[in-house]
Amino acid sequence: MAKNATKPRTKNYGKIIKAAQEEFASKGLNGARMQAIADRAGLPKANVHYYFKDKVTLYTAALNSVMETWNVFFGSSAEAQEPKKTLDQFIRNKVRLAFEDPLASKLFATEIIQGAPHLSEHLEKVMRPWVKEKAQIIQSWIDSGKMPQTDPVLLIFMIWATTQHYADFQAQVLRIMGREDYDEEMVRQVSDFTSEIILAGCGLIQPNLNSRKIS
Amino acid sequence: MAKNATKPRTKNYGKIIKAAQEEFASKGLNGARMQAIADRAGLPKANVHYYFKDKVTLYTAALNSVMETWNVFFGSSAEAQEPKKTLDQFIRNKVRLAFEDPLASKLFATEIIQGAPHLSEHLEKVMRPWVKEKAQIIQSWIDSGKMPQTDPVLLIFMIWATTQHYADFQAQVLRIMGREDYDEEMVRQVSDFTSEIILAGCGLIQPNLNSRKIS
DNA sequence: CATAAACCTGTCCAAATGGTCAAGAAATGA
DNA sequence: TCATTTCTTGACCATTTGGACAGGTTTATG
Repeated sequence: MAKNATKPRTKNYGKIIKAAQEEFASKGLNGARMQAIADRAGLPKANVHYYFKDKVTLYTAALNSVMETWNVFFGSSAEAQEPKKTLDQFIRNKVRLAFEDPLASKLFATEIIQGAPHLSEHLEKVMRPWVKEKAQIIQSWIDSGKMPQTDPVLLIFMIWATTQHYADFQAQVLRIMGREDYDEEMVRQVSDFTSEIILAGCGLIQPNLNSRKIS
Repeated sequence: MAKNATKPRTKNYGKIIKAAQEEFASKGLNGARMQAIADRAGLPKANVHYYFKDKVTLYTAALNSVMETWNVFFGSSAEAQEPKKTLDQFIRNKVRLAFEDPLASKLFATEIIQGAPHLSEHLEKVMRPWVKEKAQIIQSWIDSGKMPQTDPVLLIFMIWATTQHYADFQAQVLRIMGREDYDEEMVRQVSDFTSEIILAGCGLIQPNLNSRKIS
């Protein structure tokens, strides 16, 4: 048998990464405790060190596992698409990701706030080209008259900021709205609101077609 | 002499708070080191403990000093104003704050990401009422036909998210834009862009009156 | 079944860390 | 001037933390 999914390696590796994401997301690299990660994973600390030789290695692994599911969206064939549909899809995907996997966003945010010391290469080699590419697509829409003049890069930042806010600032959002948890209804409302304001802001739709009050 | 501004107390107190903000902003409560704070302040560690009995006390003090300059804007007489001017001013003020004092925003963000354990009372007693009050003002604009239907609370979240993004994600923004630092020109561009998209998104202005490319 | 490889974990340790304390230096005030 | 309060700091300590390691168990393999 070539590979077995229930091999200890595979099983524990995943458990540890998940535990590490939780711990690092809320405490950062320095604040996180190896013992706390081991506890979350339900393993003795020494076992964690068997798979990851030290804290930084584990941190990097947790970070990388998050970066994989980061910008899957905004499909590469977007150039052929029309801006309205593409941006709307992108926004809705990012909102859903923020609500469904806030941990990933929090871990990323913590790293960036601290100055991105372990992600500088990823920013340079992956994210910067990604933004450049998508900005060019947006620019091509503008040039071909499919959408009014706007700064593509700032537009991408705005979409990132607005959507990730619901993941990173979850505690604040819930407190202020007097809620206990997020639910599917709220995903819909935030998606509708965000998509509508931004698309209308870009002049791609008329404002206020189907807004709804939420509280 | 009743009080002397150059008294050691006054002078060192400030130095320590500032150093603490820097350290806590990037490391969080657990990750921050008292020694590092002392070094930043240029004082021996024992001296820091003379003014603040322990780490949590200092953290709380640093956090409070940040919260004071938080939502000064959106002046209380806003009801009398028109929505366009009021929101525009609010957005511009928040953008300027993000660019000029990113540390404050980062400290706040770190605390919220970690679940706001030391700010839950402030969220409940100060920020929730603040949002409620401002949301009511926005709602009154909507009711009186001064602006189209929108969700006021989500609108406030969007403004917070978009503006604070430039403080919290400074490292990412700079990397992706290939810049070394922020400058006054960028404050203007981000202010213009953000204000324009959001106001147009709300139907308060026509999209794209004076956009500019930035890169 | 035997050998080897992969995996597990209790125990230990050096370094780092938050915090104390006592002895002294500066400022203050009568 | 002298006493009292405020401030400063080197030295120290108890605890926590990341991590090493040796001896063990389980699993794969021929």
